[in-house]
Amino acid sequence: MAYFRRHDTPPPDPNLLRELTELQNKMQQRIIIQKPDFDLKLIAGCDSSFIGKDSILSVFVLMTYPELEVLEKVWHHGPVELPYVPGFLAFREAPNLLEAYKKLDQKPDLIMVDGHGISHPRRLGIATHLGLHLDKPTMGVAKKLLVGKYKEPATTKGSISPLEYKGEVIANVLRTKDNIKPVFVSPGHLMDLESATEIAFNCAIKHKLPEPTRLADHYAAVFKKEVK
DNA sequence: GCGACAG
DNA sequence: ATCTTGTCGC
Repeated sequence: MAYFRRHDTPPPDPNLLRELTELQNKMQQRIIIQKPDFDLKLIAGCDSSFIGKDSILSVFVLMTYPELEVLEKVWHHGPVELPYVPGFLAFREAPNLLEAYKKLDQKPDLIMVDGHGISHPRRLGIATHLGLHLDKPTMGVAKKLLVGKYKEPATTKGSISPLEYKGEVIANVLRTKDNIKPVFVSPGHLMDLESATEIAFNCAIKHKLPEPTRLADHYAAVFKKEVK
């Protein structure tokens, strides 16, 4: 039977969503958007992929900056509790990502997450959730729009266009490659938009996605085969 | 009331 | 995210 929902997943429990919305509204007060005070030497990229319906594989890739040489790659495979619901992605994926993070020998100065940061209805995209939980600078690089409006940036690499939501600029739509769909860059926590945009651009060597998230995505596919 | 909707 | 073939372009 069809649920008349885009992903054909069971309708989320209304009470749970109300509860999680409350939680995000409270977490919102703790978000700090500021110019990071670190000397960026180590950057990490993370991403998750699914194995079946209720199992998730998360990956963290640690690399040097600005050289972008890989130092470590770790992963964790675990169960997923909740279905995917736009705006609540972190509750579904963050737990497993945090487990993978624990396996890193060295910790990064900044984490680049595959998804949005504050460019979210309540400023709580997955990058922001991770930043708050780890008390660490984070930024998000998403491939698709979640909320807000923007004008298409020029088709040349390096072009940027602000993403606005409720009168605020919450992300930059950045063209990382000529004539290729742009990415949405936003600060997560302990980070600001300008720095995040600059770092995302510096990490976008020859692909649409910046190296940290691109490699995390790549290794997620590799490790997935080992698990199966 | 009608769409829009990260991974 | 995931299910999937061939195909266009650097």
